[in-house]
Amino acid sequence: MASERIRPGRYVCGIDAAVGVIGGKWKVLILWALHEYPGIRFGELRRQVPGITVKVLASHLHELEEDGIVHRVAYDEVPPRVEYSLTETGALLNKALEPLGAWGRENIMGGVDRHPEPPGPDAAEG
Amino acid sequence: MASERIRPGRYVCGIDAAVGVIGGKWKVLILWALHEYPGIRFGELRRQVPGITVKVLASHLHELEEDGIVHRVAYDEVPPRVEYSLTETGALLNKALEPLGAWGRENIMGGVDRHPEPPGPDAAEG
DNA sequence: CCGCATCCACGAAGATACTG
DNA sequence: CAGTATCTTCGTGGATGCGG
Repeated sequence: MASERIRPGRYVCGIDAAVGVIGGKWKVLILWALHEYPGIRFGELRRQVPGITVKVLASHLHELEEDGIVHRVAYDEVPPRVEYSLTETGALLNKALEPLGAWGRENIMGGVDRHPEPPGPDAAEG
Repeated sequence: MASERIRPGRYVCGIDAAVGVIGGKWKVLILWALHEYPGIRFGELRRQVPGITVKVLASHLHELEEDGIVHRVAYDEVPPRVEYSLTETGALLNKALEPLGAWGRENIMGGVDRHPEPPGPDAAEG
């Protein structure tokens, strides 16, 4: 068993399972940031998900890592450096979320989106 | 404004918006039952979503109705009869959820599913 | 039969201080 | 920089009783 969220009998269907894994207030935003900026560091990720607290970001990253969505690489340096990215499963999840995102844009947000175009990798690090 | 969940500035992207509308513990199960049994009555719907309480089912139905996902028809009879079904938007939402359901089945549930047919009968007839 | 109102329990999320 | 620990707050969901 990978985690508490992934165990037999918890879900009745795939949608239920997916929502159980990415549900909550922040996970999809983390996922999106991870997709936009592969190898993003903790502090930068925090800035990319405005409003999230350190504790919540850390715990959600742990959960996503447990669930095989997120890959974590810690470098043994001073100052410490940790990079996060999507696993293959995580990338597939993001792809599976695309139709849902399109639905949300069209039916909830009236076709508007606050981040129409990714700024590009050069905006990731300063 | 349709509801508190649908207002400008609440979401940063379509996925976020969609999860905001269908998030929580029960909404996707309600959605699925509504898809399987169009025109289902309250009591029957309650049986189709095992474990849900009356209060939660009622409030979630109201939210889904506010958000334009669910259509509610009350017949002025004794005893009272109320039927629920998906709106067109709700049906589209269910369709948009299909890839997510497939992802969940394959990556979380190990390909198993507790109910034979995923939402979307016309998905199989293409 | 349908559904709301009230009160209560629990987990998730926020703020802050602290460690390696 | 990258987190952990703790306390508090808040929202969601659960149980029960009442009204149309």
